[in-house]
Amino acid sequence: MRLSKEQTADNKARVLDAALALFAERGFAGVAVSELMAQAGLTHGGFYNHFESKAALEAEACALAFNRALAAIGKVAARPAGAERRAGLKLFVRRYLSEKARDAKGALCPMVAFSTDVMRESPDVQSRYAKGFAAYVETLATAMESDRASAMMLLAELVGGLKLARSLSATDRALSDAVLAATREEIIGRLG
Amino acid sequence: MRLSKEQTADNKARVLDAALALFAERGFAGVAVSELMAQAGLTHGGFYNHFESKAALEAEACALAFNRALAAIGKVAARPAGAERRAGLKLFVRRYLSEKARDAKGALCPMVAFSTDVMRESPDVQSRYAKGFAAYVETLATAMESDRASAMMLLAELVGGLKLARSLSATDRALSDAVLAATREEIIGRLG
DNA sequence: TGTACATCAGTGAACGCGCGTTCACTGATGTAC
DNA sequence: TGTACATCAGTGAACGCGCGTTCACTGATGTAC
Repeated sequence: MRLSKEQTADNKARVLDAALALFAERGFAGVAVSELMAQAGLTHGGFYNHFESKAALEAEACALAFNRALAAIGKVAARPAGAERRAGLKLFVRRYLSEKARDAKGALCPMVAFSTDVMRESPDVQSRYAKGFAAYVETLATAMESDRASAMMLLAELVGGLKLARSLSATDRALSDAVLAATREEIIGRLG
Repeated sequence: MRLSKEQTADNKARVLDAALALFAERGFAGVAVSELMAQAGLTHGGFYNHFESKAALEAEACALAFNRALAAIGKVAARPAGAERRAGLKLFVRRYLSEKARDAKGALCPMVAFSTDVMRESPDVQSRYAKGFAAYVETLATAMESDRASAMMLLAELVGGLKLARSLSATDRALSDAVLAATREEIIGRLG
């Protein structure tokens, strides 16, 4: 049963959304095409009407994650320099290292979601990841009103803190909270 | 053909060693029992003479990774307090964020190797991971002659820096080097 | 505008494949005498 | 110490299962007239 163009585009978008959330939660290899299509309310056979392969979907999902993340930090970077931008950055850090972000099933940040998986992916996905990373660092440096090295350092702290907190959250809540608080307070304190 | 007890123990140790290296490189799910047995010079059928299941091996590999990591940081913590211990810590950081560590196929640090995978594992593996993490933070705090919060912060920086550098190493060498250098120099500088 | 037909998104059975696990078998080791 | 037998680590075929992917089919949509 052929669908309208709008319906088709909407279906593809729902598949991509579901894929991003599930990939971020369980990794590329941990999600079956049939499961991800079911999540979007479809059956697995139609998958190849939208994507050439599962690998192609992985590349699109990675690109989508970076687009969203860049939009978020881009808003901070677009604020007027000085106190206002600095306040935006502090709010960004507080949200990034929040309990809510840690407990979110699919991680928003593409570096947290895909830094491990990307090493096992095709050159195409790896290349998109590297380009997205470079753009992210650049924008973060603007948001910080600092240089690339400082942005890389902050990013390492954010990614490391969130990843460690997430890895502990199911078993040792208190320890996970402590990691989150320690990194967040240290960074916020340094930002003044 | 029955083997001597020494031969049997040696075979199991080789399987465990191969498992740790392969798991760290490609994740638990990314390594087949048959491949890991082949790496140890055996065939897949004999696997269950040594381990109850693949999940049981994963738990043992995780424990082994923490034992080795704790031994490494423990040596630093055991140094005489003051300048000598501080020098040991700086050397530790330099090695942790070195090009050699980044390019190593299997990551030495269990947090870098397993922080993503552990979230998808059994409660048994997760519990061992959390206990190992807590012990590691404690020892790192001793090595730093500081408190747990500072140790958590440093660990987040180390893990984040190495993980980001590794995720970029195959595609954008220069960017990967820059992340490594930025985090390493910043941390070393702060340690005085 | 109305009609006839080509298009194509969605369906679900089927495929080949690799996985974790089991099992009958082999034969050198360890043990009981 | 020497002999007879039970033990058990290693082998490789086989299993059931879930995966990514393919395909014949369906039927509403889009299009040509």
